[in-house]
Amino acid sequence: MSSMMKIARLCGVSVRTVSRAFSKTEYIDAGTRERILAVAEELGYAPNLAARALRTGQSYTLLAIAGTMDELHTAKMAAFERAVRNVGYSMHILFLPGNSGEDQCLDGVVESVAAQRPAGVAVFPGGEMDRAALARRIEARGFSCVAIDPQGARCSGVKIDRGQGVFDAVAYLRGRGHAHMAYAGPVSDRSRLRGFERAVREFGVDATILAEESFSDQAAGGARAARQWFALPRRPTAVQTYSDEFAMGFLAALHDAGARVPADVAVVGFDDRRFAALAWPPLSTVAQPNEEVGRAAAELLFAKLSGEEAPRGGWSRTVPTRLVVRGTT
Amino acid sequence: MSSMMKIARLCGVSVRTVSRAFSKTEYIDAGTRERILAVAEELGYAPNLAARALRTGQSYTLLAIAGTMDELHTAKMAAFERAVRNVGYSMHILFLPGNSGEDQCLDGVVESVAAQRPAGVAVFPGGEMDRAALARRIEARGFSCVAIDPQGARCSGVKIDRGQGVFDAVAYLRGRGHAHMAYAGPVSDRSRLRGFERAVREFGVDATILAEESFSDQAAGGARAARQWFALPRRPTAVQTYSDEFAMGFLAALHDAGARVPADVAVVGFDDRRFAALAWPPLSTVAQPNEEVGRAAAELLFAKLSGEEAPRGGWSRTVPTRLVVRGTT
DNA sequence: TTGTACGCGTTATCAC
DNA sequence: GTGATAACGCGTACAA
Repeated sequence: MSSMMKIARLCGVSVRTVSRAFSKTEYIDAGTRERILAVAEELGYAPNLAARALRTGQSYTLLAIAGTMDELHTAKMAAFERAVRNVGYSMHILFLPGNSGEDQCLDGVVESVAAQRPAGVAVFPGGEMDRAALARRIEARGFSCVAIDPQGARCSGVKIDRGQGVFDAVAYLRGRGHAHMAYAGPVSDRSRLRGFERAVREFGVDATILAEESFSDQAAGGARAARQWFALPRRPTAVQTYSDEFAMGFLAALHDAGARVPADVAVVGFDDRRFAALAWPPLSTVAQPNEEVGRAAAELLFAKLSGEEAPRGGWSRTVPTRLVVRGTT
Repeated sequence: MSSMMKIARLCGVSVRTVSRAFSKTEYIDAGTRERILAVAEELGYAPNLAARALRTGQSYTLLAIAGTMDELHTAKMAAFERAVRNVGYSMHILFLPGNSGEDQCLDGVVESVAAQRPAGVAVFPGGEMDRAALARRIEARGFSCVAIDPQGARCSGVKIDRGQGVFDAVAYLRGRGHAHMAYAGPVSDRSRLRGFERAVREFGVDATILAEESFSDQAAGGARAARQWFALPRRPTAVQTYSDEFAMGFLAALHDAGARVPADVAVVGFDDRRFAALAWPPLSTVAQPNEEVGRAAAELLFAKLSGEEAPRGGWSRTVPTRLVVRGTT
């Protein structure tokens, strides 16, 4: 690997002059620079970022911590990366080990982060680890850190207004004439449910909750919810589901039993995964704002990096969802 | 950020001794080591990887180059990362800019790679860039590089035996009694088609090609293929499609027209995307061996890194697909 | 306009 | 067992 030293020797100048040749602001003879750049090109010279980071103390590298590489998470990460690249930073990824959420494992992650000396850190969703705790410990080590879509209500970061998303969906369905709706999904996560309850109150629609306990197999949960729906004496004409996967299970069970969608029942998913548009019928859904979340995370992180004061209410941003109307409503 | 120097001062020893304390192999007094490690722990010390890499010339970091972050690609990358982590390496990601496949852009990527001084490089699928050319230029710069699922037949890397996958699917369908089958999809990509043609020849089944030109909107292509199927005087009873997305468009069009699956026609996808199991009916498909590809890529790369000779036939590995039978067959 | 000299944090070589 | 000291490649204060 060629270094500045090598180029310097070949050009008969000092290393300092070579360094100058690559600088945009320093004074150097035009001819000398040209000669140096030519030789550098010839040698396939590229600056050693490790050496530069060591010398300047700045890596211009942000670290993305990822749990499971879900389609939704990667979309946010990709948006984050683009935003970050636009201002001259590069992004590295640290995958969380999938096996455990133990503190010992968390220690290891914090250690890896510190060893890399990133300019900042973004903790993306996915995995079993306590991401809020992780973010706190990373900040305690002196690194600026932003959490994307954090679990708890109290922890700061970029948040998605799921409640409002479901509220909007109910509002839309109400406008289409539905007067009796159901919410189907795990009830221990109240993020979406809150919006549903607020909306049914506000619009005065009859409401049924098709409650589910498990988070594990969403599609199976959807199938169970469909059986609940069939068993109802008075069936809701529209169902807001917890997720697109849940909706798929729900739809499949409906198809199997011969129910027609949306004639017998309208169905709305949540997430807008890529398959939502491919489903039959194409699934109406509340889209996660992946692009905006990624951008907002970058902005938030750069604001922290620039040493700004925390805004009133802490370092948080809430991003709205978007209703996507397709064939199931 | 605390360094070895700081710890050394606090412990009243030299930096060299601190360095020794962290080494597993060097001789050091047990008491001294304990004292040093305690202070390091106290200070939240983590070694500066940039400095270490600069000094040793080894980064123990592999670079993954990613185009589009598709579900299938990320699954391969995650498997690669796990394999790599298991032997003490870490993986960084370089996203390709989405806009152009121009040489100028390719230059930039090669430059970034060189600047990072990775121990090795893995070029993952996705994006419009000429990945074979990229891999070649990276190797020309002196970096070991492995291409995952490369386009051309001639370029080395980890390959997926798509032809055999389709062959297996046809064999399975033949066993289920189907005597007239169709292949539906873009015909300019012959990877799957070859296996289809070989199988129909071998098993003596009637064959129809529902040819498609465009790669862009797979679902729309599937819908067009379904219309072709309906228009056929003698309809094939089973259809191997180009991809799961293509199959979804195909299925949707069949549903719309009232055809029953698999009673009227059996459908097989390709890829085994997550939604395949969620589709209605659940989609039988040829699964991409993401795990195995990721692992094979790591093994191939480490073999190159260790300075082994290239095996006869070049640095390549071909990984078999797996037929997943679900509801559409 | 150019060169000298130093330091970032680590590891490796040598002498003690 | 331990401590000076050099070196990795780069950026920068300072001198020429």
